[in-house]
Amino acid sequence: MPSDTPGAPASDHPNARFVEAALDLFLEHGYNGTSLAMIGDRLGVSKAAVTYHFHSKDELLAAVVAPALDELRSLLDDAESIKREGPRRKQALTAYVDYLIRQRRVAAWLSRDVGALAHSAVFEPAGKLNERVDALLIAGTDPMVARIWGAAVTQALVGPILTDTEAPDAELRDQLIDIGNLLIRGHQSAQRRRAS
Amino acid sequence: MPSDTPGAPASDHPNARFVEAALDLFLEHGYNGTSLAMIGDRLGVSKAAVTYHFHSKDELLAAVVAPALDELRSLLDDAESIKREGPRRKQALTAYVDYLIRQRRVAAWLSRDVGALAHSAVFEPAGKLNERVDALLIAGTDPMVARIWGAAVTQALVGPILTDTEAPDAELRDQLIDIGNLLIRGHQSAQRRRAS
DNA sequence: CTGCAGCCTGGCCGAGCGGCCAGGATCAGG
DNA sequence: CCTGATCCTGGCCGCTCGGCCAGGCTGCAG
Repeated sequence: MPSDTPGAPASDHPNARFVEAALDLFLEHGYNGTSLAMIGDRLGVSKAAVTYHFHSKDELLAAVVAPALDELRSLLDDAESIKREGPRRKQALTAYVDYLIRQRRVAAWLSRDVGALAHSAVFEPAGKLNERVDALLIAGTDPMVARIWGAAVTQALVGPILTDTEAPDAELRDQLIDIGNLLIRGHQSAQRRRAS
Repeated sequence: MPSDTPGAPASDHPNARFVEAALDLFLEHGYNGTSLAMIGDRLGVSKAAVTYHFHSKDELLAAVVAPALDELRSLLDDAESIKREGPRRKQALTAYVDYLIRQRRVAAWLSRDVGALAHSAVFEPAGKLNERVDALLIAGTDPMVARIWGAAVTQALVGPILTDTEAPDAELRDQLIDIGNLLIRGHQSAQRRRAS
């Protein structure tokens, strides 16, 4: 029997190479387009070696996703504990951008693979977390307008992190925070415009 | 033998229901996560009925995508023929937003299904077209910054069209044009800030 | 040396896939 | 009535998939 209870979310060290290889392939071919054999091939091992460390493909999916979701969750917990709206939003934006950059590949993949999102109960939490991000960044009275701008800001932040893999983190961070602030302020004035 | 040369891109009328059903399922499960049998089931016909109208799954994919790509292409041709930069960008934005709303489901699906994009040569054109959109909306001297803002604006426009299916088209259109203009102006000032 | 985990292999299974085919049902035109 | 075109069915094929198993190899503990 394996050592580190391979049913668990697979924290980090032992199976990291499998998680890494899987993420590479998920990014390129999508979850449904990636077979366990492909993952094994990339590491020079057999398909069975993959199912040894992760009892099922769903479990591997969870292991790839879990660290990023955990990080996002704690980030949101922190930000939501701030009482005043201004600082809370500011903190949420910078922390979210930092999170996106640190978890670049996972975040970019999750936002572009319908197949993965439809597949497993692992991704209900992802939906909940996205709603919390929206609520922190886009506070509005008109729910429809808020939803539109919420989707716009989250997508605008996620979009660039994949296309420009060679962009240095610091530069990307500055631009993303600019973009986020711009859209947040834009939503506020759109709302004001609508109220009148 | 079928009537309308089912190898062709399948313009509109005859096989529209297949294309429609396929798009529904692609949106929900992704291209790789959708089988021909699922498409047939949704229409109450057999899997073989699908392969009768479209010789292969790739061909069905092309039929789903072709109308949207054609429309985008002609839209871009029109916009690119405008000489002065200001009106050209303005025209490109409004036409692109109108296109996104008219082709809501296809556009939203294409931007979220890596599996489909990786699958076929049909999607090389999609990449080219996206570059042309970027070039029209985001003209910049610094290529890296331009790429970041280009990805941001296209994703920001595509993002909301799926999440809010019940939002009335006119309202959505106004908000998206706001968002687009905001990001275009934002990129210009970011560029100015950087040049100094 | 022996025993025993840990890691991995090759091979097998049932299921589902895309694709193909022969043939049945329906209908319009001669 | 016959014929050909159109649309569709049930069934088959070869393949790949995720998952499982028995067993082999390595290295460490007794």
